[in-house]
Amino acid sequence: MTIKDVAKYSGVSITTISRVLNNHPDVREDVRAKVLKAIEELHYVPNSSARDLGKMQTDTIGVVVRGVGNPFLNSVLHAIEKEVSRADYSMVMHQIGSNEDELAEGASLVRSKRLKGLIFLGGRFDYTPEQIATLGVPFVCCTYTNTFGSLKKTAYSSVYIDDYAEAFRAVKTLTDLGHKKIAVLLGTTDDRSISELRFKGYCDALESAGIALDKDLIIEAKSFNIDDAFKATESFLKKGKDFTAIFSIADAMGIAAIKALHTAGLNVPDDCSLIAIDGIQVSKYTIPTLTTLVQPSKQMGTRAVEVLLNVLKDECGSCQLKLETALREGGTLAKPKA
Amino acid sequence: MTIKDVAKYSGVSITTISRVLNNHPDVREDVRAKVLKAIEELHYVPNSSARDLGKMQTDTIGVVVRGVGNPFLNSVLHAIEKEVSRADYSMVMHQIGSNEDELAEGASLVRSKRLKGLIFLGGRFDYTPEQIATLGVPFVCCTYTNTFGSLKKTAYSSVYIDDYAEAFRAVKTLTDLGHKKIAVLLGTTDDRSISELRFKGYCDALESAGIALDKDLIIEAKSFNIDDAFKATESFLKKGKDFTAIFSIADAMGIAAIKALHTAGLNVPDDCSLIAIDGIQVSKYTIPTLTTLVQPSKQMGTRAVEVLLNVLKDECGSCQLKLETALREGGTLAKPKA
DNA sequence: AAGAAAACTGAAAACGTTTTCAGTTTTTCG
DNA sequence: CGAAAAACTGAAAACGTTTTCAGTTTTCTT
Repeated sequence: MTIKDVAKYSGVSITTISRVLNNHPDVREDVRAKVLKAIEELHYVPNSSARDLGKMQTDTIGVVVRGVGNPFLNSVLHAIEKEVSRADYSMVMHQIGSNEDELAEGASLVRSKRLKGLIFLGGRFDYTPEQIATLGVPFVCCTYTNTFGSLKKTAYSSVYIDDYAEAFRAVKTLTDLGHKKIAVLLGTTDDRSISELRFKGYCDALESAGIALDKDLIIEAKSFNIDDAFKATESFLKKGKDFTAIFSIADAMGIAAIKALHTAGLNVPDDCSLIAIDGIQVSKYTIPTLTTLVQPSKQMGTRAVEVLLNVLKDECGSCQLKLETALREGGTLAKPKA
Repeated sequence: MTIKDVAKYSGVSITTISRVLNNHPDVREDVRAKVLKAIEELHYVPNSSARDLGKMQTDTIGVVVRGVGNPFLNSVLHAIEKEVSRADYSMVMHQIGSNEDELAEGASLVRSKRLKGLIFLGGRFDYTPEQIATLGVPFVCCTYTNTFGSLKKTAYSSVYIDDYAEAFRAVKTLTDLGHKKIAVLLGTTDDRSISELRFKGYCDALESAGIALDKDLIIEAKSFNIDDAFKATESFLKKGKDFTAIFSIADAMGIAAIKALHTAGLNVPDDCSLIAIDGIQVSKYTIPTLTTLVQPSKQMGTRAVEVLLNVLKDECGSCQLKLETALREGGTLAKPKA
């Protein structure tokens, strides 16, 4: 069942079929209708390989995602997929581990799959313009802000929240309540992680509240894994440090922290307040409900695709799109005990 | 930079280049080396569209997934992707809603993307052999058992758990503890859902324990959505029915149920025991920890791909692979109050 | 009503591979 | 050494589209 069959069936040339398929304007309405009918009746579906070859491009975009385990990223990923297929594009996803080089992985993906564009999802993206130039296709960084990156002044597209500012806001919520001894639950702390950005927000929020940074209150999970977060919190609690609140870098880790606190016999929020960033679905159902800054995950994915497609269409510049979180008040916040 | 350039550069025909690229045996070693060198020096990467068109197939397999919101399915999906790319294949995922026809969607995906094979993930798969024949490519059903399907005797590949038996086992755990008034929290209840299978296991487990089915104890969330599960449980509780345990069709829904019980002032497990099926990561961190039958999600994905690739290679029959769950004891189980 | 412009259409040439098949070497073996 | 077999090679025809460009209609203008 090829375009030829449709042409024969509907009595026009294959060129016309192709035009109908591609929404070219110069096809008479009755002809278009006739062709559409033929396509429908024959259940014709264009061969995308042939189409790509003819067009010399693939209508495929790649998503390089670091940390697929994270429910938040999953949500973004699915939004991306939806939007991509809505635009009649295809998506290929490529998972990478925390030590892999996303740019290199992306570049090889682009070459082998002839991708039109790329989305980098999760994790930071600090490369020099020279390194970026090797990619050869437009790309969008999703879930990443380059505030501290070496690319500060370089134009490249991104859809992100201001990790630094949002972390600042989260911690300020705690200091405003009167908390002074605020622990922070971190994920991976290498350069490739957004943990660092949120940590910076934490530090500055403390400072602006006149609180000195206490290194003993830094809980390092060394990964974004929920199990590691639990273990890290558990061993932190064993140390018996004095604290009244925890800022968790991510919802999933915060959930683990609640459990660890509870297991240790501490009450949330009476003994320890908790705030996180992400807003994954399940965090609405923890006990107590997690108070968190909700990232617009769906929007993030959708917008990332929109931005990328725009860049592809116009062949023009870039676009930085900052999204805002929304505070979802749960039950994990309270004033510190006297 | 095409195959022609490589041919010219290395002084052989494009046919030979193609043969080298595809590891055909009949190329002399020195020629092969020369070609490989040319490819290397020119940084030639084959155009996959052209290759696919020539081959009339794409090394791509499709995954039709119903219910992407479900964390369990996500886990399987990522395992699938990993295994697929390990085998140098590509994966395209296609999300469908609960009312869409997976076979039809799959078929159109196969035609438009010229897929080599398909994996159906999540949801049931009950089609007649005639309907299946329209697909035209081998496929594997993942996370689905055809025990009650119209395909009972038809050979097609699947990697699954026995939903019926596992549900039976879960409910039996409750009856063994002495529970008699056991509610069930269901997802979508149409034919397309596995809810029905697990529900059947629930019914039969009750029966074999000599307990009559009480329709008032059926909580219908009408979807697998966690929010819906919460609402459904909440309104069930408002009715004031007498019960001592809940069997939740899925972990995520069980988490919502715990929350609803807690909100209503009921203690888990003292006032109500709870058991679920799935074993998603976060359910280890509910309070109390969810007791659940853990499905081997990673294995499920990996095996589904293995099975599919085997079928593709051998062009031969099919393979049913039943996996087992493992009971993870949490803290949501107790004997019913006297 | 004629001529020009606009709107539409189709034949044929790409696009970059794979594959077939006929041909040419090289090897083997009596 | 010569013939048959095996091993290798390349020209040319697919594969199913898109695109170009030269036509052919239709519509407009006077």
